[in-house]
Amino acid sequence: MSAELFLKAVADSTRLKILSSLMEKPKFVEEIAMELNITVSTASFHLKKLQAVGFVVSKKEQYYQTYSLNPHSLDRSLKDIIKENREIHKNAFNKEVLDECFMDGKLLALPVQIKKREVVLGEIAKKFKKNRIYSDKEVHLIIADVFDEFILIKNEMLKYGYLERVENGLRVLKTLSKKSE
Amino acid sequence: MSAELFLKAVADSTRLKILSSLMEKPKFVEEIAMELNITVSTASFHLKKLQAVGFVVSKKEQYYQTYSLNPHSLDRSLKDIIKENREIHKNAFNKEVLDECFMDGKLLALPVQIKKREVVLGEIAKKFKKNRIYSDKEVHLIIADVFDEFILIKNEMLKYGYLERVENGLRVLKTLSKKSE
DNA sequence: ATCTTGATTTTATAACCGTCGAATTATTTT
DNA sequence: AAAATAATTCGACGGTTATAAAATCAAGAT
Repeated sequence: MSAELFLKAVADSTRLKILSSLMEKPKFVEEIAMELNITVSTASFHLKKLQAVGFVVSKKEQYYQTYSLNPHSLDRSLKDIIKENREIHKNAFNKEVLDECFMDGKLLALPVQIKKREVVLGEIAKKFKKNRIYSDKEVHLIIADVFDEFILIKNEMLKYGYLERVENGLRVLKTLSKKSE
Repeated sequence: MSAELFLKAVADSTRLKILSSLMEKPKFVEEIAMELNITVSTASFHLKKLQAVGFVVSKKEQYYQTYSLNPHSLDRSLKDIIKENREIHKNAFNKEVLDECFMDGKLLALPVQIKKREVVLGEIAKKFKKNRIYSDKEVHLIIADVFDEFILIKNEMLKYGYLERVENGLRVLKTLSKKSE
């Protein structure tokens, strides 16, 4: 569920009042409309929005369509919602970049944009074992498997902290693109 | 702080991204604009909105206006925000009704609207002690102090559950207008 | 089957909001 | 003092959203 839609659904004074009202007890549409001094169609409109993101559920009871609060839907903090959203977007972005830059496991070109470049380097870094020390030749061979200009990639991996040079070769510092934290 | 404004401030994809980004570390305007691929003016616009409701704070550091996250501002759950909002609105409504219906401690007229009527009856109920049993005459005298038609008020108080008739008089069930829960 | 009543959908309108570019302000460097 | 740089504000465009009225739909009741 998109955090934006989720939050937009509550960021409206009428819908806040509706949720408030449904905290008391389940109610049917006209009941809510009367309580808030709005038309039935307006109430229905807002209830539908709240239902679309899972804040309320409805069921038909004889004559009436009763709406009730989905009790756990409002428990999360804003921080959790934002963090979750960030993960979703980060993963989506990574996938997009990888789809764009790789074809059949081969790197087509190293992107110039730093954010994209980091994703690509992180993907290549997966081919190494963390903390193991490789010779330059080993590194070249592994990279050459996905991209011809292995020197360029090796240098970028050094620059972005995936590798560090030690006296007897190159040590792998990380194997996955991780945001700071 | 109005819950609606508060939530509207986060219910936007750009502002969510900004908050996400500021979770890493404080940044200045241009830095954010570049990171999100938006104009500086747009970034400034959103940062101001976030600042207005206290999600971020800013301070000038020589050249740059750096914005940082207000760490505790995102801790509350949606439920808490809504409940708080409800209390604020309920109190505002109560005050409005009481200001409208009472003058110098005297009830001018019993409102016809049920919600308003409940507020007024709750106010009158404050003059009684909970669980004590009063004679009809005592009840009349207490009510007559604020309104002439004490029989009407007494009946309404019975109807709305403030009083109940027992063999030796009238018992006070509640003394404050409380919403269900 | 028709009527009544509650609820939804549709349609139209008005207000709001996000975005950008340009002009402006504020501050630092020269 | 002048030039440069960062940030804000302003004006305008385009898209979205809330709202109510009217039409439609659904389901009991007569």
